[in-house]
Amino acid sequence: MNPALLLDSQLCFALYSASRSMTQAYQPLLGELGLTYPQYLVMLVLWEEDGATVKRLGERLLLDSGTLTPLLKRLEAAGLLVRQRASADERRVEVWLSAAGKALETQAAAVPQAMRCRYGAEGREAESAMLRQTLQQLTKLLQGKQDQD
Amino acid sequence: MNPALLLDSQLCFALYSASRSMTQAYQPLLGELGLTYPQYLVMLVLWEEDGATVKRLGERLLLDSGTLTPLLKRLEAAGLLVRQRASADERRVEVWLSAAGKALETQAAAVPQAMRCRYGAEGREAESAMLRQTLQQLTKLLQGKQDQD
DNA sequence: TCCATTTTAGTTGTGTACAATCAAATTTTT
DNA sequence: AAAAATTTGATTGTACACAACTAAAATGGA
Repeated sequence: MNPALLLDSQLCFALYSASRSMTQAYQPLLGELGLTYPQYLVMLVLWEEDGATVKRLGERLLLDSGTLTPLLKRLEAAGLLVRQRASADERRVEVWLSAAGKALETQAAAVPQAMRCRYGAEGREAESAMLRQTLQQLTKLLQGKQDQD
Repeated sequence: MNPALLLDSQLCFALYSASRSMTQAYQPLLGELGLTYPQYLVMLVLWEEDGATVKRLGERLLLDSGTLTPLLKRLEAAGLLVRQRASADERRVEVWLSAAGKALETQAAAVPQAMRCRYGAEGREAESAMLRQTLQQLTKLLQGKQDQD
């Protein structure tokens, strides 16, 4: 057995399983808001920049239109937002929050708080911020290499 | 705008985007072996413990049978393994590598090496191992809370 | 101006993820 | 041993991800 291929020595698997575990941990909280985890991420962007285009959402979330289009249609069907072609450039689709979509932000504010409380991250803000920065740098490194070779 | 809801301040999103970026980075290398990233993970377990049951694979990978069953069927169709009911306990399904599945390990050995080379992790084994351990602890924390409340 | 190129979303098809449910086999209780 | 509970995979349905392709709209020269 090649030691370089041991599952538990792989950074990639540690990342993969931590990410899925995190999504699972969010699920019960988001379920109360009627959101899946990727839908929650889209809402986070819209609460920051209402009216963002599909392209802009893709840039923020690193997701393509094949993922976003059906996801946005589901959020639209749920009455949280409206998709609308931009008049200036008919190729663009702007995504605008509905009143319900805006109102949901207040409830959503309890989510990060509940996670910190549930998983005891209160005294570990610095640790958590450090890990986040490390992961952001890793993402940048991995993304930057995509269009080379 | 609630500062606790800023996308780029979320550890969960840093984890989510890093994980997807990692999978994307592996993809061209695994494509040469005819594997997807989750299929590669299954093969890593089987190279460690050939004949593992579906349950055992699920324990190692934190995946349930709804994910594993179709994935294993695809690997079986590709000729890399065989699924076989255990005679001792007919509920169990053992997964055995074929000759081709065993032979693939040699080629797969080049994958972690190519990743290190491509993303310049040669001098950073300690850094990488530290991050991996942090993520493994985080997974444990997040998983441990699943069956509480 | 006209045409090639680029930009932007959408569509289609494949492959995960995972909840919920089912069915069969085994184990435990009585 | 018979009934109840548990274990183990498979199935079904919903929701991502993402590659490959299409089509419409805008842009940038020649």
